[in-house]
Amino acid sequence: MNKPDTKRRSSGRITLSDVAKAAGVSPITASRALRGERGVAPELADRVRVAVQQLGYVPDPAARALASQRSVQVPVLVPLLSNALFVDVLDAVHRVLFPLGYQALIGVTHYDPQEEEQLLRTYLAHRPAGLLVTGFDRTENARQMIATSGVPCVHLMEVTAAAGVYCAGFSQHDAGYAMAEHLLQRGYRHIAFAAAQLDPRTLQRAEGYRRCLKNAGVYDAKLEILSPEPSSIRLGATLLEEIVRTRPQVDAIFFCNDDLAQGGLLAAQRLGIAVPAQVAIAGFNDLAGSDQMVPPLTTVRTPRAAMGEAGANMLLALMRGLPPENNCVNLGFELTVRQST
Amino acid sequence: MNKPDTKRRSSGRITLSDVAKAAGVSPITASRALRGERGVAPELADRVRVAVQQLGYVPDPAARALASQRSVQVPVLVPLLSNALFVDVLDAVHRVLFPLGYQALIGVTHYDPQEEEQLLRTYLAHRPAGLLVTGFDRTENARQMIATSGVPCVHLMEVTAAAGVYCAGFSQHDAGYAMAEHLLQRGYRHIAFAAAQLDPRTLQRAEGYRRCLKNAGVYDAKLEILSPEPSSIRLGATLLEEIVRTRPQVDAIFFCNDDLAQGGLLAAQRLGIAVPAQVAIAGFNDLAGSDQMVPPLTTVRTPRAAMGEAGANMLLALMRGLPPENNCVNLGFELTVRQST
DNA sequence: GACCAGCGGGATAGCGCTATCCTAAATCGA
DNA sequence: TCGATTTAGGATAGCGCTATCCCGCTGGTC
Repeated sequence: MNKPDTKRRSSGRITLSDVAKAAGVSPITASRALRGERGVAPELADRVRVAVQQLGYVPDPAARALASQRSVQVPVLVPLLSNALFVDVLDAVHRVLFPLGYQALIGVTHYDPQEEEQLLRTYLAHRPAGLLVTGFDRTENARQMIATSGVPCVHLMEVTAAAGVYCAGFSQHDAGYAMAEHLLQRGYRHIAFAAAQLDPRTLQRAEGYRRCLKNAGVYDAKLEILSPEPSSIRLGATLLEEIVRTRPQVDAIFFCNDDLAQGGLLAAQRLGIAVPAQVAIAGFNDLAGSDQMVPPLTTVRTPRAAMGEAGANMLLALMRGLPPENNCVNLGFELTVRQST
Repeated sequence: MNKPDTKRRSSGRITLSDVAKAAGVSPITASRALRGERGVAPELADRVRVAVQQLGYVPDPAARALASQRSVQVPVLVPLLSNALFVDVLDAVHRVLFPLGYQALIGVTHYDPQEEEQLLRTYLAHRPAGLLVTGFDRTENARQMIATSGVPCVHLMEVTAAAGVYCAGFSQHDAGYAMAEHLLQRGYRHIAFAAAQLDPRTLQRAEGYRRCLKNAGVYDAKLEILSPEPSSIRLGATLLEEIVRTRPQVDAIFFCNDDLAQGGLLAAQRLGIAVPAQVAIAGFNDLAGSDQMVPPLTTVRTPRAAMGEAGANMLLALMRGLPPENNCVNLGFELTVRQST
C-alpha cells in the first residue's frame, strides 16, 4: 500500500478516464462527448468540456488510431519538393487539414512509380484517414492497394472523365494548347517546345502544343527539345543556348515550366538576344518572380493553392462519409500575357 | 461454430501474432526479432524474417506507439514553406529520416511564437520520437514543454554556446559581418541593408552588418531599410526603388535574402541602373537562380541541406540514446563573390 | 395498461503491440 | 561440485481509446 495506484506502466499522462472521473461520467460518455457524437445530454457534454479544460487533456492519437482503426494522418504524395509548384500545393493542403486535426504527411516519389508504390505500402500501414496523390500515372499494384485499402483518395493536378475517381486539377493538355495558340496569334511560326523532367503532365502539355501547331500546319518535330533532367533555372539557360545555336529559325520558345523560362530569359539577356523581338519566350505556372523578369514573362497561371484547397476539401467530405457533389473539380488556368511574347 | 475465430473487431489485418504463429515462436520473440533486440537466437530471427516476408507483414505504427509510448514521428517546425530555404532543410531532413522509418511532420509557425507553442502542444501529444525546431527564439512555455517532455530536440539554422542544447547551423551574425566586410573591401562606403520579415536570424545578420560598418566608421542608421512584410522577389524590387529614390548616396545594397536581391537586381535593370557600377547588390543564401542572374549575384552560400542532414543525424543519435560528440555543429557559410558587387 | 421503438449512457472487450516479470537452461567460479 | 550469475524466450498485463452490446427509461400506440 505504499505505492497507491501505481500500475506497471503509468506514464503520468492525463487520460480520458481522468476527464471522465472529473466530470462524473463514464469514460465512454466522455469519449462520445469529445467526438461530438449525438446522444449525449448537453449538460454532460458541458461537464466533460469543462473537465478537459481544467485538466488540459489532449487525446492520444495513437490510442485513437488503434481503437478506431483510423488515424488522422493524410499522406500527400508529390514528386519533388524542389519545384515550388508542389510546395504551394502541399502548403495549401496543410492549411486546410491542420486546423481540423488532420496531419499532412510528406511523401516524395521522385517521379518514380516504384518508389511511389513503396511509399504507399508504408503509408497505408498507418491506416491513414485519407490520401492525396499527384496525377493518375501509377503502377497497377499501387492502384490496387489504394482501392482495396478503402482509404478515400483524391488525385491532384490533373482531371479525368473516369467515373468513381476524385480529382482536383485542370487540363494540362488544354493549357499547353492555349499557350501554343497564343504564340500563333502573335504571329510566331517556328515555335519550339522546351521541356525537362518529362513527367506525365509535361507530356500532356506537349501534346496540347503539338496538336495546336499541327492544326495550324506549322508543327515541326525538330523543334521539340526534351530533357530528362529535373527542371531548373540553370537548365533553362542551357536549353535556350542550345536552341539558338542549333535551330536559328526559332522565333518563339514555349518552356514547360517557369523556372526554365526564367533561365532562358536570363540566358537570352547574356547572349544579347532581344526578347521578344528576336525570340519570344513563354513559361508555365506563373511562379514567383515571373512577373518581375525583364521583360515580364508570359505564362499560364495555374491554380496551385486552389488545387490543394479543393483537393483537401473534397477529401474532407469523403473522410466524413459525405460524397462530394462533383467527382472532379476542374479549376482551369489563366493565360497570362506579359511582354516576353 | 459457423463463424470460427471471428472476434468482435477483426480487421483482417496480418498481425504480429500471425507472423509468430507462422514462425513457430511466441509473439514476443517475433517482436524482439523484428526490432533487432539482442537475445534472440539467430535461427529464430531468421524464421521470423521469412514469415514476415511470406505474409507481407507490416507493423502497425499506432499499436507500437501506444505500447512503447513512443511514435516514429518527428515534427519539424519551420516558419514558412514559401521560402525555399526551409523547403531545402525539410527536404534534407526527410531524406535522412524516412529511410530509417521515421516520419517527418511539417509544422508551420508563420514566425509566430504563440502559434509555435500551440503546434508544440499538439505535436507533443503524439509522443514524437524527436523534434526539430528553427532557431532558439520561442516562448518560455514552449521551452518548458520541450524540456519536460523528454523528447530529444535539435535546433536548426543557428548556433549557440549554451550547454545542453543541440544544434546544427551557422553564425548568422558572422555571415552578415562577412558580407559587409566584402562590400567595404570593394570600396563601397554607403552600404544599405534591406531586410524583410525581421525574424531573429535576419536581425542577427543585421547586427553583423552593423558591427562591421561601425568598426569601419561608416555606419549610417538611415541606410537600414527594414520591412516586416514577408520576403519576396517583388518586395525586393519595391525596396530597391525606395532606396534609390530616397537615399541617392547609396552605392551598395545588402539584401538579407536572395529573393529580395533578385528582385532588386531586376528592378535596377528596369530603371536602367547599372549593377554594380552605380549600385552594387548582394544577397544571402545563394538560392536557385542567383548564379544565373545578370549580372550573377554575389551572395552567401548557406549550408541548408547540410543543416537538415546534420540536424537529422544528430537527432537520430539522440533518439537512439547515444549522445552525439558535439552538442553543436557549426556548418559555416561561404561568401560567394560574383559580378554584382 | 401492456407492448415496443427510440434514446441516453454504461459495462465490457478488445485494437496490435511491447514492458515487465518470470522460468528454465546454460555458464561460471572457487 | 554446487550455488550464483547470466541468458533465451515465454506469460501476462496493459498502453488509452472506441466498437459493440446491453439495460433502463421514456413516450406513443392500439
